[in-house]
Amino acid sequence: MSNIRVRFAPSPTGALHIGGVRTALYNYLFAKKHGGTFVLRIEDTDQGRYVPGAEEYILESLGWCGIMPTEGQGIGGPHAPYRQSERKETYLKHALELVANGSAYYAFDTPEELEAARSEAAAAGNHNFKYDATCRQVMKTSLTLSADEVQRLLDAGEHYVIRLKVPENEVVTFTDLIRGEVSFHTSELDDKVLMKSDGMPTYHLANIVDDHLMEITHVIRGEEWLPSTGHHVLLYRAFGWEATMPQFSHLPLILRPDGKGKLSKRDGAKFGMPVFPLSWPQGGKKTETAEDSFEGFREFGFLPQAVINFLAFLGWNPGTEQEIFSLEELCEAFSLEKISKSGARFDYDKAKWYNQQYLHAAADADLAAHVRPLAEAKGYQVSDEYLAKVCHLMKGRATFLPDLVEQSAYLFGDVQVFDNENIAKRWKPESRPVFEALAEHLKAQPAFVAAPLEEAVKAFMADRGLKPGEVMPVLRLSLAGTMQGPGVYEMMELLGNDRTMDRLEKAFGYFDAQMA
RNA sequence: GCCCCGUUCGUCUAGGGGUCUAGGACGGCGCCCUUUCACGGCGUUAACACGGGUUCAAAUCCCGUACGGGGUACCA
Repeated sequence: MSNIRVRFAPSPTGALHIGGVRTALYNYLFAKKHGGTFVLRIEDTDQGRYVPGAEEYILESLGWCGIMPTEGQGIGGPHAPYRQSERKETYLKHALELVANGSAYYAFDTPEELEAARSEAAAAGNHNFKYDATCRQVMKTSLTLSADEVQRLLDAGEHYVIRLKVPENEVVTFTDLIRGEVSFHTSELDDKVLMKSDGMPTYHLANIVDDHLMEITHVIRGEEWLPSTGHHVLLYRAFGWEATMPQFSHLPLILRPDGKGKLSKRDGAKFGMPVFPLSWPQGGKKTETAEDSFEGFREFGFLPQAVINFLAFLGWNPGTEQEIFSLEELCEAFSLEKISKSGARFDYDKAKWYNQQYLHAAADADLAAHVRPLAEAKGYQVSDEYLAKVCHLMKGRATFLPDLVEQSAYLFGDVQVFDNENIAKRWKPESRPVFEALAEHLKAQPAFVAAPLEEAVKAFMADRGLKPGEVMPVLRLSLAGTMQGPGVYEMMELLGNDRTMDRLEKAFGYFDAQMA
């Protein structure tokens, strides 16, 4: 019933940063919460920074996270195209409209002339050169040139840009849903370029035109856009669209773990953690240098729900003491008012904790499916059922998906590595007959199931006056080679009678050899 | 430099004038459980940046300072 429309508008200049994923998430949550529409728009107006594959990466990332837009690039919808480079004419038409109504003007200054003006100002002691009301009166603009001259330059195909004519001596105020009232004095706003000389619009123009045309009701974006929002409000006014101007919400930034500035792609390598949802480049498209490639949350072995939960709480909090939220619960609980104003440091320990929580709670079969490729890569050939059982035994002690198979090699094949130090501590020259008797006792068990096996071992120990400390470590070492891992009886059940017997026998021989 | 935004435990945060001797979570530490490693349970550690106001009463409102962050492109 709601006609709320939000958009996520990334620039395809590379992999989608985790901060961008959070922005997308908040937009998604807000849309879902209000039964609205979540639009994906690709802001590729900078031809020079376009990176092939980035758009696919964005879509795949959102898909992996489970926060797919409901309209937009790659999905379709009533306002197509959703790629700004394909909407070029629209922007020029609108920019011209602004020139016609006196809100914008042509500027014919070359980059060199601009640079000259800049250094001239600097030489005169003015280090904050700004293309403003004073400036536009002395540069080559349609405000200083005669109409004929302007037409002549245009006809001659001279390069030009169209700039916003910022009104003088006004205060521009708007209400940010997260920060409250924010205002700027127009004297500190420069005459932003709206149309670049290559015929493409700048972000400022394209974003306003598209948000209006696409009937966006709420703009939820990063804090880095706050300073230019004054210009954006001016643009809505210049177009006469102020009545339908979207509501703005500027999100706090995600900061580096050490708090020194916003999290950047370099910080992944620097702090040994992922800062992108997926690895980049994807699928072996090796167009980047090694320095520009990163491992993503997915490849680290994070579950998407954990990443989402973690991200949601980086700058937002429901105000209750619940920490674990499914996507559906987040949709329900989300509200812009509860987003905090200050930047949030990227807390990797918290991210790991979330993943652990989701791993523990996940169904064995689901984990098995996730881990199947990893197991196969290691050459393990097991049934889905067996893999699920391994996951069941391991998930309580794993932080990442790969832990499930990487720390359980002995559940897939013979023990390869023995903890000799502990063997020396637990195995005695006279142990063998005792453990062989125990093995016989176990072998004779009618059901090779954890609970009865436990009973059997306990009975054996009681019978012989043995303490658990004398028996259990040896059994564990025999079956796993290590002192870490799942419960001994559970491992026996998983391995089954034959394999258990085989391992015990081999281990006892190995232990004796160690003694020699 | 200038403009904008921000500032509660180490970190993420709750708090929206009295119920705050400031709550939860992560991390750390300790204990219990378990003669494995974990998980789990219990406990503990630790914060309202500073200075002025306003008020009977301020973590909560206002101002200033300090500090932090963002912006300052024909990049988004």
